[in-house]
Parts: sequence; C-alpha cells; structure tokens
Amino acid sequence: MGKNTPKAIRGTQDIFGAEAEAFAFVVETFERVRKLYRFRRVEMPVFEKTEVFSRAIGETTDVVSKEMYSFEDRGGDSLTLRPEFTAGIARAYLTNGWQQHAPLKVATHGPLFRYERPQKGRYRQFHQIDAEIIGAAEPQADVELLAMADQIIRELGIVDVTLHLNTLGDAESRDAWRAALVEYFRAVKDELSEDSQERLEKNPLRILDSKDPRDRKFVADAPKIDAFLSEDAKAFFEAVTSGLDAAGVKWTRAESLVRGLDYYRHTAFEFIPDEGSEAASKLGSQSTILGGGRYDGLMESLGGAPTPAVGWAAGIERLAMLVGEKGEPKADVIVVVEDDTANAQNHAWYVLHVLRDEGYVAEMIATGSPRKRYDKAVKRGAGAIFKCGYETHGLQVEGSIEPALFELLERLS
RNA sequence: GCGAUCGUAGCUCAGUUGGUUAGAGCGCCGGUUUGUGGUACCGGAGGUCGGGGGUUCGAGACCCCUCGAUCGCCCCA
Repeated sequence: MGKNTPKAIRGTQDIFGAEAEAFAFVVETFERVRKLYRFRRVEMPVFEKTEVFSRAIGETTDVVSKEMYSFEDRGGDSLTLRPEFTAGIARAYLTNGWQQHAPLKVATHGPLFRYERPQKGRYRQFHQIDAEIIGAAEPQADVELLAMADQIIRELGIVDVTLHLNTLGDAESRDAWRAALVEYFRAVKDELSEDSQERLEKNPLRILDSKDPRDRKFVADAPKIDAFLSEDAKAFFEAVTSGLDAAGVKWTRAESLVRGLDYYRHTAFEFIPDEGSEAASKLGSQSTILGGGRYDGLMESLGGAPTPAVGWAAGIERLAMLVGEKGEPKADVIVVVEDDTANAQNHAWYVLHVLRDEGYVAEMIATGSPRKRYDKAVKRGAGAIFKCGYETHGLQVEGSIEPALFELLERLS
C-alpha cells in the first residue's frame, strides 16, 4: 500500500469472502422468515433530521450528544446518520399516514451509525435486521415478534442462545420500581462502584446490569419489579409468557434486564449466548445478539398520538459470527482456455454463454501460463472442467454432476 | 473519554542479550518436469521493518511522541 492511499474510516469494515457469505446468509434468512410472518418490507432513509433521534431517544444520556453522527446540510438543518431504525420508522408512521395500516408489521435491514470506540462485534458503521409492530397494544404482538426472532435464530443454526425476558410494567409500575431502586441503592451508595454512584443520579436502572462485583452483591437483593406491577401489567406479562410457552419459544426470566430509555414499557428482552458456550466466546463482551421491547411512549415524543408498539433489532455482524463458515459455492463448470488462439477463446465464450443461460454457475480461466490454467481450475474446484483448445474441446468431470449438465457439456465438446 | 496488547513482503509469520547486503511458507508471475493433467523442481517480482524523533560506532529490535489495529472499561438507542 502506498502511503498516499486513503485508509478506511475507523470502525468501518470491508466485508469479503466467507464473512460476506455469512452476512448474506443472515440477511437472506431474515428476509425469508419475515415473509412467513407477513412482516412487510420497508426501506428507510439512512439519515433524518437530528430531532427525529434526539426527541425519540431523549436528551438525557450522552448517547445523543456524543455518539451520533450529526452534521449540518447546506440549508443549515442538523441531520444525523441513523443510529437505530425505530425512530425513523416511527417518524414515517406519523408522516405517511401509516396509521391506516395499523396494526402494522414491518421489517427492514441496513447500515446504522454510532460514534463509538470499535471493539469485537461493535463498529461505527454496523448493520442490523429489524422488525416492528406498530399500533398493537396487545401482548399477542409481543409473542409473535418474539416467535419470529426465535425462528430466525434457529434457522440460522445458532445454538446455546437464550431469550432473556423481563417486564418493566406500565408507566406507574415502572416509576414506583425506579423510586424503590434509588432508595435501596442510595442507602449503600458509598459501597457501590464509582460508575454506579454516578448511575444512581443519571440512570439508576443500569446499576442492575453492572459488571462490577462491588455492585453485583447488592443487585441480588435489590427491589424486584414484580412487587410493583399493577394488575394490568401483571396480566400483560403473563399473557406474553404463556403465549411464548404455547408457541414453543424457550425463555428465561431476567429480573435485572432493563432499558435505559423512558419510553419503554412492559416487555423487554434480549437473546444472549449461554455462559461458557462457544457462542459466548465468539462474541466477547458484546454478547447480546438481538434485543428489543415495547415502546408505547415513543410516538408521543415525536408529536404523534399515543401509539403502542413493540420491536427488536439484531446485529448482522454478530449473528454472522455465529452462523459458522459459509464457504463461497463452487462453480458448476470452469471453462479452461488452453491456448491463446482466437478459436479457443471464442469457443469458451460460446460455452459460457450457453451454460449461464441454462442457469449454471460458470467461470473462465484464460490468463497466465497456458500450461498452468488447468491446474488452477483444479485447485479452484468445480463440478466439471471444460477445456477449449485450438482444435479440440474436452470435458473433465470431478465427482458427480447432474445428467442434464453432463449431456449439455458433451454436446458442447 | 480511559486501559492493555500489538504494528516486519499481497496473506500468515520468523528475525536469537542491539552486530555485516532483511528471511520462510502460502499467493502471484515465468520456466523445466509430467503429458490428460490436482505433483515436483528452478527462477522472478514484491519490504524506506506503520510514521517521526532520540540513545548508540551500529536499531526491525531500546526510549519518547504520533498514527493505526485488536481486545476490554464507560456507554449501549
């Protein structure tokens, strides 16, 4: 590489070969399964007015101030590269009159951007698959959404991953729980980690998933949401869990699983690799592969009518790390041009034309030393190797190919 | 923003307590052998050892700065 060559932006990746195949496999599986559940495809802009995200996420955390890719366009508007799908979809729901389709099931995938320090499974431009059900207040929506997530993960062949499920209750339950937590942790403030002492003021729920042992010993005995759930919230959660059981979705209760943002209500969930599993070690410390919840409070923050909704997103890169090697498929036929005559070359073009029109995967080797071209084809591997020389054309079959292709190649010889 | 580890050919790496013209394998290119072919052999291209400064008679190795990568912390919509 010359020192004059521009380098890739930090946190971006050039995905190629086997990794790109795994990436594509994730997206293809998602697309296939999402149709089984009749989630409708949406394509969203990659950037929005900054306020779409800042109002949705809330100004509270430094997420907005520090971790968004924001810039001014020529008209002076502040725009932001989308850090998530949900806010943009909510905006579209409100500005396009999609209320008429409620309850609306939509799915999408693509790149997202967050200004973060890159590490394993974490990039500045990363990619997610995403599913949302908007305008549905019923727990059935949560169940269906989770059933789809579960099926996608299973069909990807990912094992040793468990659905961790919690409820945050309705607004009243949640506020009461939060107050109790603050009171509980404040009493032992001096014994908490420095980070958690700060969390106590900024985001007390987050103390619950602190990794610091100083915090963990208090987390076990912290007030539980269950004690604060209203009857409605309790019934909602029970409907979700019994629905999951009936739908064959395995789950585990995770009382410490929380969401930082205020608009989340009721169901919150993450699919996480089991401790000590191969999946867990492949992912490092960024272990959640799919996460989401019910965000009944979001639409109002964007100036819309109160609208219940639930959704999830999953990192394609992280899923791709778990799907195993997806080798690039071999060609059905490799056509070897055995000498540099126009005869040989043109016959090769003709053979390739016929093969590809018939739907066979075919490529040509026609460069480098003529003597080594055949070896090159053998190394690359193919169902059949077809040789084009000045006068003769020959067929070499490796392993077994289907009779129709064999006959076609014989005819072309 | 903080911390740890690491930057030597296109790729994976070796380079001994600092010591003559910087190495291997794979890949690439060419040739020989084989001659119906996945082998073997020979040769070639390709590196200001991430960049800058310093210590030294001498630095790929040691020190400082810088850039980048990886992993972790914070954060996690």
